[in-house]
Amino acid sequence: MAKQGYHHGNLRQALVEAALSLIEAQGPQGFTLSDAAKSAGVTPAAVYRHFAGRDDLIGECARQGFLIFDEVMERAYDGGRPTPLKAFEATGRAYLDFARAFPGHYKAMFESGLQASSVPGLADAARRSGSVLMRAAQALADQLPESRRPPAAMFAAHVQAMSHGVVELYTRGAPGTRSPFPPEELLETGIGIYLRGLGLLPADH
Amino acid sequence: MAKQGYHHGNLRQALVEAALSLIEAQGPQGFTLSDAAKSAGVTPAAVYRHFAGRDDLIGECARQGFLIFDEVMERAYDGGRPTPLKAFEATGRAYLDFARAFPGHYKAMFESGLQASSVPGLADAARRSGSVLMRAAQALADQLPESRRPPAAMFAAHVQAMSHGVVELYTRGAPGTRSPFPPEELLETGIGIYLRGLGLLPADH
DNA sequence: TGTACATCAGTGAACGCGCGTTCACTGATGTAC
DNA sequence: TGTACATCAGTGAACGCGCGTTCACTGATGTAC
Repeated sequence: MAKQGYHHGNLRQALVEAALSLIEAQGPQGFTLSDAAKSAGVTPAAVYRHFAGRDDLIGECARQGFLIFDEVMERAYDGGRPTPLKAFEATGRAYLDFARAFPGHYKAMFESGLQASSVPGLADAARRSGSVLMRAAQALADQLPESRRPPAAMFAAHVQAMSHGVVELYTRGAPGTRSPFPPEELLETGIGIYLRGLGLLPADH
Repeated sequence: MAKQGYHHGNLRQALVEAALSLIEAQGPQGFTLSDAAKSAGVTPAAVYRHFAGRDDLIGECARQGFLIFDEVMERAYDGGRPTPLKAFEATGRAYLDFARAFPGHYKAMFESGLQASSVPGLADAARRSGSVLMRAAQALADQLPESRRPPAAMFAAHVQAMSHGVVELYTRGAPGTRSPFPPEELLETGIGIYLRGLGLLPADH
């Protein structure tokens, strides 16, 4: 680690990480500013040196989440290599990987119900992270004859919806949503069938 | 209305409806037992004549939601008429309709994070409501040659995931999830492409 | 190198609030005779 | 029909709690000379 800060040594980031752990365990609504402070070894009042309040702290968690998400998706897409199709499928897998690897971030991003405008930089980060999937979808759409080429934005929205649905329904314990298939397999097959429907995969195999 | 109860006249159901309004407006976590009581014109303590506590009240909202959901889906499926395919598509539309028409129920069911075991009858109602989509998927799968027939449960899970994803991402105001397409259109086209991928719709049209 | 001072991250006590829940009660409704 | 009684839905006051937030402070760190 580089230089420590004044007293605590980067309390701001320590609070973000404490909040993420709590959000992961109890959801964004169960998250408590006081608990985050305690778990960072600090008085609740100290939080106000670094954040405007509770929502600001959650917002920062979400913002950092979108940055990581962007990075993960970008790396998975890899500029469309080796092929637009393979790269696209990789981004689908990356979505689920991200939700698994960064559950606290994921919940702060998509389950906290906070408004994008509430934290500076949040809307930007969210928009940027969405652009990877858009580019991936566009590159694939370009391979289709114009007559049956869906708008890339729609295409991207379909995939994101299915990915998000798989995460929410089948990686949590909600009532009536037990599935006999692991989420990874569900998403992989789902996207596969979808791509076949677009004519991007052979109809039979 | 039929006969009024003793003092209030069916306070139990009045509380459920008050809770649903609050959940619709503020989410299951923002929902407050005291507010529900007040909005039903009653003291918080009165709630305990009818429910074990806060979670029990939310659970009852979810349970009733699954009952309505089942009914809505069943009516849309209509025993597979006029064709299994058309009936299947109707259930997809019904999913979104339900989320729109009963947002309080929907949130209690899928966004409250409560365990199915916490309320008697909840798990049952949830399971039953899921069976419609399963039957619809099974009837469609039966039309496919065995070699490329996916398990109906997987099929149903794909559709439910996409439906749920569309609801959560594109009918709410979460950051970074603005879509230029109305949710209904997104879901309709998404399921259409998916069904084409299964070979249940003509490859071109 | 040493001293005086400025800065400001974190403290500790306190606040007002609204929550979920409890408890002894009261008074309207239903029932037995 | 009238009276005495039982039931039990809803009351009202109170509780303990933990929350988010505030404020004057303190004391370690950094800086000027």
